Order: sequence, then C-alpha cells, then structure tokens
Amino acid sequence: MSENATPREEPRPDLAAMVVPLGRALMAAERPVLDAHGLTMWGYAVLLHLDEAPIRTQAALAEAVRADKTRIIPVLDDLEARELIRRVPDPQDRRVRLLSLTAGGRRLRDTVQAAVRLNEERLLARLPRADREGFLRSLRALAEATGTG
Amino acid sequence: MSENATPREEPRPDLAAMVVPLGRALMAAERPVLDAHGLTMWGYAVLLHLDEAPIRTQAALAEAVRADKTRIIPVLDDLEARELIRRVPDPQDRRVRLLSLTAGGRRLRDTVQAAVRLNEERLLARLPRADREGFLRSLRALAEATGTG
DNA sequence: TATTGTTATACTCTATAACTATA
DNA sequence: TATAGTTATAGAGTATAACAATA
Repeated sequence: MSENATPREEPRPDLAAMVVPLGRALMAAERPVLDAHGLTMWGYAVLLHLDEAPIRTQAALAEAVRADKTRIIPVLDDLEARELIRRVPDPQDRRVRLLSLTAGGRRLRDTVQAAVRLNEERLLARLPRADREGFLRSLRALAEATGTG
Repeated sequence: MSENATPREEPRPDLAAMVVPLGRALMAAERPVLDAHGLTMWGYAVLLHLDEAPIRTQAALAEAVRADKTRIIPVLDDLEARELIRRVPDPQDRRVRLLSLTAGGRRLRDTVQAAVRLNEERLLARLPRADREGFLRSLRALAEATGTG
C-alpha cells in the first residue's frame, strides 16, 4: 500500500508477444535451409502438404496451406518447372488440376525436413527434459483449440 | 520393408508450422479487444513497452518493439495526439525525444492488457494443468534461446 | 561530421477483380 | 450459368534513401 508495494508484479508477457516473435525466429532459422535448396516457405509448405494427402484442386491445396488461391500459382509453376510436383488436368473434369509429388519432390522434401528437424531438435534440447513433451503436447492442443492445426 | 512398413510414422509437424499459425490466431483473438480501444498492435506494443521502462529515444523504442524506426512514427503521432503518451525534446540534447506514458495511457494499457489476459487464460485453461506451467516456462526459455525475449 | 527524428520513395507481399476454359 | 484456374491490378505493410534539425 505504500512505497514498497510491488510495482507491477511482472507477470508473464502476453502470449502473443511470446509466440509471434518465436515464430518469426523459427522461420528465420529455417530460411538458410530453404534457401540452400531454392525453396520458399510456401514451396516447402506445398511439398509438405502434398505428401500428407494427394489433393485434387489447387483451391483445396491453397486452403490447406492457408494461402490465397492466386498466391500459390507462381509457387506451383516453379515447383512444376523443376519437376518436383506434377500438375495434370483431371480427365473427368478438365478444369481441375491433379496435384502430386514426383520422386524428386519427395526426396527434396525429406532432405529439407530432416535438416529443419535437426535445427529444431537442437533448440528443443535446451528445454528441461521434463518440459519438452508437455510443450509439444500443449502446442498441438492450442493449435487444435484455435483451429490452426 | 514391404507393404505394411509404416508409411511415414506421422511425426510431429515442424515447430514453425505450429508456432506461426498459433501466433496468427493469438493476434486475431486480440484484434477485437484492440479495435474496441482504437489501438493497433503496434500501438499496444508501444504502450506495453513504455510501461516497462522509460525510454529515451524513439530508435531505442523501435528496436525494443522490433519495429523499424520509421514505422513507429505514425504510431507515436497517434498516441501523442490522443494524449496516451508524452513526447518531449530532451533539454540536454534537443535531437532526442523523451517518451513516457500519461496517466490515461497507463489506464488504457491496463484495461486492454486485462482483457487480453482474460482471453489467454481461457485458452490456457484448455491445457492439462500439469502441462500449463511447463508450457509457459518453455516459451520463455525458447524466447531467450532465440533472442526474441 | 555524426546523429535523431522525419518525410518521400520504392519494394514486397497479399488480396480483389477481371478473364479464360471448361462444364 | 457456374466453377477451376489464371492474369492484371490495386492495396497493405514494410524498408530504403534522402532530408532537416541539432550536436
């Protein structure tokens, strides 16, 4: 109540104020890896996503990677030109493009992802062993809760 | 080695792929609160930061909130016009501007932060109690490790 | 001459709207 | 006419470079 009343308790910083810069740092850490393989973040996201499940339309892919449908077109153009993905008109409905990974695309994805993982593990290793799993579990839970998973 | 070799073990998603969207979701959740008080994210960041320690130059403040020095000028213009901050030339060196919170600024910051915290706590409540503390501890540790704290 | 803050400019990223081709 | 994909355009947001004031 007087001079030595705790000034403001210094509680935790806002969640967003911790998570957003951390995300930026993680992306920055990935950049050299991606650059080394001529991939943009969007290109990498596409490779990752095409692997998880074959996707039938570009619009669906765009939604899956949370991009505008117009935004991924140059990305797909590049990946296709480098023969990392295939983009062929569906014979059933020639408006839609069937998207799939080539063997080279899968190989590149695996290489890049392994390098990314290595970086991340190095970072996670700095966490107390006891916290690590709970941290990842929490991350997944929050992604779920916010509909970003 | 054959047909029933595990297809790909479905390991965890890349860290960045979880953290970045989560950050976006957290920011989106804050937006209505900020809007209700006519604050941009940068404005809020400035209010938060001026509170923590009085800052002597705009460049230092910009660096503290991880913004370009030219980027916060319109922000400061607005906050000053609304008498949420003071921006006076330092008599010792009239090139620099001394930045401080007004009483109104502090009041607004507290109000907004309380609302933000409430949202966040609601979200964190969805985590297993045991994980919650470790999650926050990990977040701080990673912020430290990546130099984003 | 160097530094703080400011303004003007250019650049990047993203979304909106208009267009083509299929159906 | 409606839809998938594409292209062209315009709008944010951001950084770079030039400028004014002060030291």
